[in-house]
Amino acid sequence: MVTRKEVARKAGVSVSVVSRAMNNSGYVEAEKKKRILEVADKLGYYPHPVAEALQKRRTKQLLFFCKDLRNSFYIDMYQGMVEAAGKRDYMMVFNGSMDFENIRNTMIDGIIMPNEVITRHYLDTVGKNYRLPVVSASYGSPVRFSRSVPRVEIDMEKVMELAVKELRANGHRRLALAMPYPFRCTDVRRLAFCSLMEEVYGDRMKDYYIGIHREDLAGDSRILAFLEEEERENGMRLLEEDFFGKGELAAQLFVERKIDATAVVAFNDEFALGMCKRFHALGIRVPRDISLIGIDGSSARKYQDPCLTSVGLFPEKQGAKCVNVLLDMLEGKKVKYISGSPVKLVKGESVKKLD
Amino acid sequence: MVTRKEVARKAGVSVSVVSRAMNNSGYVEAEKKKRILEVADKLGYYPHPVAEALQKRRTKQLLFFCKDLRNSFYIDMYQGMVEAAGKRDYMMVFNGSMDFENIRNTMIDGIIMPNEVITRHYLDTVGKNYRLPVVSASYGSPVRFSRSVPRVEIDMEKVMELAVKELRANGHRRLALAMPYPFRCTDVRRLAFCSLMEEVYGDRMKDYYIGIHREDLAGDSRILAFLEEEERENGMRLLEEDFFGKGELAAQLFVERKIDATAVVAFNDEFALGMCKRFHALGIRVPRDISLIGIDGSSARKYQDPCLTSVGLFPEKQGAKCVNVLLDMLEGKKVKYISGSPVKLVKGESVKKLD
DNA sequence: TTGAAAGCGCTAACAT
DNA sequence: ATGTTAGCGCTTTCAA
Repeated sequence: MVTRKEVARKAGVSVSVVSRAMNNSGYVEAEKKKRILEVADKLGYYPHPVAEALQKRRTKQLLFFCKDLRNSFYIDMYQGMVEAAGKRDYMMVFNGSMDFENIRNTMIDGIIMPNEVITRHYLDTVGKNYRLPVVSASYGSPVRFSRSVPRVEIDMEKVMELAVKELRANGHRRLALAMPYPFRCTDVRRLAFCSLMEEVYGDRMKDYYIGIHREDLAGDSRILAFLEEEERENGMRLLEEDFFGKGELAAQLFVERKIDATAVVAFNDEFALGMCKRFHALGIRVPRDISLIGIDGSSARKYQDPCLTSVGLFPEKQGAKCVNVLLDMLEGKKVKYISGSPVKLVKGESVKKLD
Repeated sequence: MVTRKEVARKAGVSVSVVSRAMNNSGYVEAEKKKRILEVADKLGYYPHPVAEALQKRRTKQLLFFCKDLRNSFYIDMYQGMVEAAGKRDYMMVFNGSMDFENIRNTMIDGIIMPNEVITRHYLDTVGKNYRLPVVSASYGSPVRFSRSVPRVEIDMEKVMELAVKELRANGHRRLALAMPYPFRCTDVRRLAFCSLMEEVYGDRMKDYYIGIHREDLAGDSRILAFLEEEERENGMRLLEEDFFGKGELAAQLFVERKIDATAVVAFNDEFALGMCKRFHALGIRVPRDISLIGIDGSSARKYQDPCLTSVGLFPEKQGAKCVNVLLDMLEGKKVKYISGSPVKLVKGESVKKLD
């Protein structure tokens, strides 16, 4: 392996001059610098990233702590991170294992957490005595952190507002919400929906809520396998979920319960796609018989025929912002405790205009 | 930051004893070892991964050099890698930039290339004077490497055989092949299909081949944008392709050319899904009016209604094998120059039984 | 069984 | 402007 020492010897200078020449830092005679660079090039010299990292105490790597890269939402987020990191000469690494302990023997300068729940869990365990900078992707959950961690937040209330507004603009009055969780969950979407629809439904709210309970899953072994894993994690929903499968189930429940809504807001696009498929299997066509709106604006929307209308969350932007906030922290800049990430209605053809 | 030095001081021993205690290597008095471990624990000591990497010349990181993590095939491959690597105490990192030069300042012990073309390109440029171990995912392309690099190969001829066999078993005789490339391409699928269908079609082969040419794309700005990027890469197809969009176009061409095939083998699942969507838009239903078989066995199959029949390529297995071969190399074990990765028909409902 | 010391490849303070 | 030197945190001879 070619080192600076060798370049220095061949160029007839000391290693520190080589260092300076390479990094354009400090003084070095123009003529000499040119020669050094030439020698380095001829020798095929490249700086050793590990040695540099040890010395500078900077690995130039950031961790995205996410278990479920199969979820297209997280993939998009990751993609955004990769791009933002690349622009600032950083690299994203990804840890497929849920093992917090593992973080400590990973060569990273900072961590991006995929949501508030995982962030809290981390801060309460390993993060307690490992003070690497952390940024959390965030969705308006009222989770408190044991130490100050910047959040890059998607305003889920606004998201729900956009969805409901779009449906109302198309003449829909009786809207249902379909979620992978029971009614008692405190998911921001659920809360926002309830507050938006309260004046319409009053105490009949639950009639227009489709939630997946453990019991509902009894017949579906594919989903059960996932749930069992969830259980192991003492109730926390950290693991990958089969949203598509749960969506199928939700459509089934919608029909069985003979809900008289003309439109459904679905938890996310995967969930909506699952609902679509089951609806069609039951002879109900979207949007002819029922309108459907998803949340995410994911690229999977296109698989739907006709294309799914959705509220776009632009996870790439959120991911990119997470990276930029984290790198700002590393550079010692002041960062905002909460920064927002944009959302926007993404039109498809799954909402019918009622007259 | 707590270092070994500090642990040593508090435990009243030297750093080398601490080192030995931590690594269970060399001699250290049982009593002392226990005390050292206790002290380390109390101090919240964790080994510094970068220092360890510098000393051991092992970063415990592997690079998957893949530009397009949005392609579900590569995601699945990556997932398989992450799992296999985790089991052997390694971490996968992923580089979203196509810049080979970048590889040299990344802290890795080895590289996995996503296909033969990129591997060759790498070996002919940066890889020439950077002799990090490389493993290539491979698909039976007759590409020669300038140095010996193990391949983990999916047998595309067999894949095509399985697809054709399935269609024939269901009574189909006139099969079409739909690809994102012109007929003159040397893609293994195309070659395999031709040799399988030669005795049926003779010189009418081209009548049953749907290929996407540059001209065909003229009307579709979404696809054009991708193509332009491809051009920049001097003709090599290294960048992400909009297979779905090209599939839609292929369905269009199929109809316009009034091809009288009863079944189509599609380049991959994304492509097949695109075809499905356009077919439906044109009033042609799968499998009622036309049968369709994909290649990949990807999870995106489920979005199709009815579910797409496909030849499963199990990219997670291929990815996992790539990792294991690479780590075997690093451990100095002998590895096979070519190892296979399994394929299997994955039944859906997109193939109709003809009588 | 232990500890001193050299060194992995690099940077940076300091003296020249 | 240049070179010497002392580390970064760890492993691993080697002498005691």
